[in-house]
Amino acid sequence: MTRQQTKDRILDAAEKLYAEYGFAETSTRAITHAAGVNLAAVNYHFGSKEGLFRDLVARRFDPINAERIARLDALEALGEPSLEQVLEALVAPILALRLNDPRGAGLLVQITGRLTSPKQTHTDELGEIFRKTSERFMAALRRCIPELGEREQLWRLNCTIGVMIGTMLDPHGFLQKEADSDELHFEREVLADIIAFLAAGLRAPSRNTSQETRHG
Amino acid sequence: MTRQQTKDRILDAAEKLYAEYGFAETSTRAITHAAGVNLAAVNYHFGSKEGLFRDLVARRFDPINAERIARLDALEALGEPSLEQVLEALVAPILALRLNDPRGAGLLVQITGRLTSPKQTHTDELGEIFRKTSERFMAALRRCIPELGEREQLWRLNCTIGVMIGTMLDPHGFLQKEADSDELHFEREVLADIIAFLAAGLRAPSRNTSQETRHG
DNA sequence: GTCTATAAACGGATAGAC
DNA sequence: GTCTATCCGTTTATAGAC
Repeated sequence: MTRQQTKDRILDAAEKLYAEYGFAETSTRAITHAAGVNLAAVNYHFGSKEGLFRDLVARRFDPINAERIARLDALEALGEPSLEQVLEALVAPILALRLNDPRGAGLLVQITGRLTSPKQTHTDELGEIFRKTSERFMAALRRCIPELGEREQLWRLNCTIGVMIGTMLDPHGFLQKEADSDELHFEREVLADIIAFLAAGLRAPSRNTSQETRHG
Repeated sequence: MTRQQTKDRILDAAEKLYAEYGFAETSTRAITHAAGVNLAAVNYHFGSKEGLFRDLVARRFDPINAERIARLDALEALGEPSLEQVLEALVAPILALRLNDPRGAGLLVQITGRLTSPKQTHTDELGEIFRKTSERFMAALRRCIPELGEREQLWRLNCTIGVMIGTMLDPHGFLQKEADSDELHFEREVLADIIAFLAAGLRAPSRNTSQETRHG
């Protein structure tokens, strides 16, 4: 077995186990057993359990974030993109991964939904992986809702992140494809749903102009 | 020290540690040390580490869910409530807890945002605590958007849950109160923001009527 | 009820043979 | 590069004294 094959088998096994049981609840022993490799291989190839996690997340999210930024670059080269266009650049790449490989890569996407707490163990590694993408899209989205104050803009972006986390976690299994469904059509429908929901929420009138109209 | 005092000190200490470090990363030793009680007290009073967690969640969420249902009962007794009214009954109780006791109870609210995965360890316990409330509000919200198909209704409720998780987690610390802010005013503003965002998203036109209009 | 002491198992990591 | 064997700290849980 080559070096890369061993690494890939470990990464694949760890991805499934982390998604199913969580990071702390998954032992190195369980990973190497599931991968069919020796216990010492994790430390040999990744240095530590933490190193394995870092490589695991980077393997999946570096390509996604690169595609997101490339899409945003292409949009901004043509002028000021619409809110829907920015949202599509943000959501489409990760939704495609989530839908098209639910047993492998898609599981990893689920994991990250649980790793957003301020003092969580892996915040530093994750922060570095997402920092550049996060800054670019925060700025682009804020330019799409200039009529709101900064506080309201940021709060609504927080809600947007929540929707994305909810999509990734998919606690009710809505994203399970039916056997006979047209995959590409299904993906487009879900994408359109998410964008419609987020665009409407982000464009909702400011509380400064409609605060007292929300009852009945 | 009385029986109840010991239990409360353990619950308070566990709540803070779970919120900060997560469940698996927090040892019984750390909890009993922080609580100033003996190591054996956790197993004596709660049976196991799992039993402690169950009691911990129930202590905070049973009152919240009771208030949510009481609010919904009161609304439905008067007729068919508006979407905004149902959302307020759902969000206001938990937001109040999240804001008014950020160091104690509010932290527990953060924890649950990480415990929504299908096969997560505590899904059964959490599911039982939230099941009744979830069913009531799912039905009430769906009656507010009858023009959508069932699939779209459920998907948008999934997005709604995502926003609530994002609010509870508050990864950017937006909910940290400034020292000089008017607490009640701040809470009303945040509540109005969340409701406005969710109501707009839930009411967004169906993809059946506007699917191809989303590009700039 | 509370405590000390300890059981029994599991964790990540590594040394050294091959 | 891969493997076996092992180190050593930590974990939950419990038995039994007080």
